[in-house]
Amino acid sequence: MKLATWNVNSLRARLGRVEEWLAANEPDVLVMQETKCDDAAFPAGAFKLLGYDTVHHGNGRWNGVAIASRIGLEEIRAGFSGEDAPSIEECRIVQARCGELRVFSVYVPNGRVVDSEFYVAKLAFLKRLREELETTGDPDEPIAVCGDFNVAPEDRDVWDIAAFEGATHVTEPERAAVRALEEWGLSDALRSLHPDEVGPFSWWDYRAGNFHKGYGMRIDLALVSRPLRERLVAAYVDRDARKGKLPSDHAPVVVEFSD
DNA sequence: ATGGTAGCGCTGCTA
Repeated sequence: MKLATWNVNSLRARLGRVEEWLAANEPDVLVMQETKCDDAAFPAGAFKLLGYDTVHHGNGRWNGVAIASRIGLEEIRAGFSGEDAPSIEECRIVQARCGELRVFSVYVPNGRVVDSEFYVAKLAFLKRLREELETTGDPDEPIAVCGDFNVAPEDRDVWDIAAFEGATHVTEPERAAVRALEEWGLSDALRSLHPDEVGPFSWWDYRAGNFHKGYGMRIDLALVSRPLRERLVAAYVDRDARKGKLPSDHAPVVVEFSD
């Protein structure tokens, strides 16, 4: 089984590349972030032609998350459970059962500036995600929480930690919030299989030729529960998807499990 | 070279 997560940075702008990538890579499930469209504009038909059922949760210009699955799509939930959901989630989370898997697509707020209201909201979102797992999940079930976390878990997950002095994505509270998800019962799939590597990065700023200089970050994560961790056979970034004409600024992170 | 790009949508915000 193959599962991928990709911040596509506008599905309207990227649909051709996403279709191409799906046809070439044939993941069983692809979760997407930053679709930047509303539900009515989501191109469900294009995915259906490739064999994927989809759920989309978006409301226009910003954010927007989706799941495409060719192994079933049930028990769909857009947003967090409960009444407080709309105020905090901003079309940044959707989940569904895909065959035996419970899959989340999450787009954690950027945070912008440390200690800003946006940074506070980022930490609150991550805390709420942990609560969602606690109240609705079981770490002994096969669960994959995937997406753009906007957090680099360790110093080696950025090209130069010195360049991040005072910046978001690398602060201890952000990292602790991601660790809290792991402590609930999830493993960072890519880091589990590549414990001694730098990165590999999954995002590079469009500006200043950063991709070509290798100035990236590993902020797109696939966090998987123990039953999946035990079946994990591959985890990698498809860096080629960041190349060529009009790429997303993120590359897909792919994880593979034995059947 | 001391800024750089990209998307959305029409002005400046977001990343």
